[in-house]
Amino acid sequence: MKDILREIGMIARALDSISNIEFKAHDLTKGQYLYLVRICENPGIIQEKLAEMIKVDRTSAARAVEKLEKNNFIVKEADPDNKKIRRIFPTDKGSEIYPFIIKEHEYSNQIALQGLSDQEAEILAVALEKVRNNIEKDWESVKKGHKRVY
Amino acid sequence: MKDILREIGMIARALDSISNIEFKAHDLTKGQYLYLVRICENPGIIQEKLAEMIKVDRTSAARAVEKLEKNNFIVKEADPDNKKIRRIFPTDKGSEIYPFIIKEHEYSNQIALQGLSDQEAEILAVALEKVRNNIEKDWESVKKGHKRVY
DNA sequence: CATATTTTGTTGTAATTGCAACAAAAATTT
DNA sequence: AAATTTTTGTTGCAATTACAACAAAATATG
Repeated sequence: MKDILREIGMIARALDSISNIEFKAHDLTKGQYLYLVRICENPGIIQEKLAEMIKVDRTSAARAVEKLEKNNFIVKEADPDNKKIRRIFPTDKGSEIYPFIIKEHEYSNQIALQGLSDQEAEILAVALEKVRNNIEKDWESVKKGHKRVY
Repeated sequence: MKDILREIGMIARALDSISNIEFKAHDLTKGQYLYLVRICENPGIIQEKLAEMIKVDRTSAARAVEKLEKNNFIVKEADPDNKKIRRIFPTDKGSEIYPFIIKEHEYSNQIALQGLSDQEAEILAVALEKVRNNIEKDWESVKKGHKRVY
């Protein structure tokens, strides 16, 4: 069976590295763009869900959000019906950066798909979604302490 | 155009997280498996090439290799013809772990590809290699300080 | 409805990561 | 052959990352 894991790892690290370098111009430090886009697209989201979405540890998400708040990109608001959770919203400053993040993503996406036919790109996108669904199940399970046997 | 970047990022982080948790049983700390597999498969490789292959910063690779050496998974040897480089080789201890890394990778790969037809998986693998080639060019260029315009 | 479990959040600690700045050897250019 | 540039390596920082361990609120179970 062809190995797709390493390719995915290499692509992801390269893309992340590029984004981190490019978003420094907008005063975002390493990794913050990951959180900020998702908060802009899902205003009112809570930390826990953010971590699940991005696939990072809960405590990493907590600290990333903390820093975004300290730098006024987002605010955390108490929920009227639930004392435990704190809903996260972009500030104006945060919202202003959103289009730049999307532009960057679109550009990288376009570069990534160079030389692929429309059909190949379509199959790729559909396949990746399936792969993500498959892997996220194992991730959640392993994160909770379950041991995989192989 | 369909966005494939986020899916790739999510998959990569989830896979990396799983691997890091699972390889702790073999005394490898975070990220070390990335280097060790490649050293086993390319004995005599130098740090610089490792970093390029894995797509991490040169200094990160340097420190990961340093730690692998300290823990006797690899050794660095002077090159007879070139005083600058130090060739990296797995020790017996390092080589012994290699099959476990491969087993884990194969298992994750198989999970990842569940529900994809052979044809879809084949197209996916080919497409990812193309994407990686596309992205690594930008990565190398951005890393060297070049600004992308978009 | 009381108890147990899950969800959501935090803080302490140890580690990896990457940028900047430096050095020396090698390769290239003039 | 000398001077310049590129390659390869290192060390000092400052930051992100995640595991562990804890707490409190919410939900589920008996």
